[in-house]
Amino acid sequence: MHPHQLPHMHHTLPQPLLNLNMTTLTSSGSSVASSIGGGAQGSPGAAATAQPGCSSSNVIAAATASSQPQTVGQMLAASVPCSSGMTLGMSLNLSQGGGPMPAKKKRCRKKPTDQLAQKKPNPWGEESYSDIIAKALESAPDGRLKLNEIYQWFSDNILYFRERSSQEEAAGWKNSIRHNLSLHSRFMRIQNEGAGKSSWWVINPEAKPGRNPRRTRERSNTIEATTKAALDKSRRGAKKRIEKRALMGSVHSGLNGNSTAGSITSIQHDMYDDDSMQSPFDSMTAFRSRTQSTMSVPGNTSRVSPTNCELYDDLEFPSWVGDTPAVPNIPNDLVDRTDQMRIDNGPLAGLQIKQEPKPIKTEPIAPPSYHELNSVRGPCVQNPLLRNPIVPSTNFKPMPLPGAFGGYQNGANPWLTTSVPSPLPGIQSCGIVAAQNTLASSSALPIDLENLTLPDQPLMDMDVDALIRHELSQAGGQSIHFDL
DNA sequence: CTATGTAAACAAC
DNA sequence: GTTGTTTACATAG
Repeated sequence: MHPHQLPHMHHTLPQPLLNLNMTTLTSSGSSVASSIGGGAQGSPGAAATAQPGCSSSNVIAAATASSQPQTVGQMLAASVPCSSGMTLGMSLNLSQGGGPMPAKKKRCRKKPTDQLAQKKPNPWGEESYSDIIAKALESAPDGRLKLNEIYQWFSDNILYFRERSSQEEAAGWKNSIRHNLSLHSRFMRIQNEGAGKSSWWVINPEAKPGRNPRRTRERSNTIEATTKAALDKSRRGAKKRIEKRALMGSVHSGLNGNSTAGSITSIQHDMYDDDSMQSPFDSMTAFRSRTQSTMSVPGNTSRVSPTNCELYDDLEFPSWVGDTPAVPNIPNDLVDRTDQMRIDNGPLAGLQIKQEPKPIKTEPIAPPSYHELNSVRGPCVQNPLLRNPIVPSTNFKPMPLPGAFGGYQNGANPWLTTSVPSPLPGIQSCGIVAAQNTLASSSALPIDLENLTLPDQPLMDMDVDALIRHELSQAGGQSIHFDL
């Protein structure tokens, strides 16, 4: 159990640890701390109503609540690390009693009164993880960060996390960060080159300012007449079912589980190494591979399961996907069927595609080809941002500047101290690299793309073809013809 | 119902 | 062990 959740748990903390952060407080922090003390006294009510728990935190919360708008830094300074080592999360099981089912843990995430009182959604302030991550990325000189760099940013800029940077304590919030990165369409992962290197994370240039839907939501949205609750329900146990089926040897190419749709924002920068190439369907056999999953998600699922084949038609993809001028009007029926392509296409549209054995990319100009359809779900996608060293997408706009975000601590505003020359400067460097392997600009059809239309992968073509036809026939007996 | 936070299962590396 | 993805669940609005 990491402390991160402490504030949310029902636990009893014997003593407030008010002074705790003092040692870590920075100059501004200390001032905040002092103000906190005063605030606490000023708003006893809130503190009084605080439930047992991180009482100290409650006090602080009350204090901050009574004062003027607090900066994140102040909040951080104010946050009180509940002693770690508490054992939480044990409440569960009670309700499980007797069931044959393994005890399922239940989380108790009740927001402490203090937080309620101060209207602070989180112990560190108002920003959500995704907000903070976005800020971290925006503040990066290159506009991109690796996971561990994001972690570091959190630690460096937010006291709350800094105070919980021990391996044990950080596990929780790091998990949350990863979760948020994967979940929000707002972020995009760029496969880093080189084996064993973690990916770069960048802000999805097409992400709308402010909040962006979680991928899960996108997914659920795509499911007509399906409520999230229903969706969740239906998803429940999907994996187990899959496993079960797999064990039973009933895994047909279509299976896959996929109860999941996947992320649509990850991009493989390095495509696959020759040795890592594998049949497009390999990943569909049982479970997606980590890297492949990023690109193949929705597709896999819908492709395989006749019952789900229509579920993702309405997926919303980043505008850059479809707005690309290069993408001409496409017959509605075709569009409907190929919307999914835009998943990867978007970002990919106009991107260079590395020449690899597995050409899976999309073609920016012509309507999606049959191959492209397949590629939509393909695992390898060149980072769109890399294709063109200059401007990745039509709608790309400079990152929002610092400003709005109060300093997390020290009163220093990371954005003010960090130059943000261009949207994603870092991408440029990548672009250069990419350019070395590229011979075409967005205006020309890269060889790779041309390859796309070549039957160089009979196996895949055939499989896909059969698969799609099968799906379609299952879905409604309609047949769709794709011009190749 | 949506958004968010948190925990955790899993898989790939 | 780290990185990523996904599922599940809790809570607040």
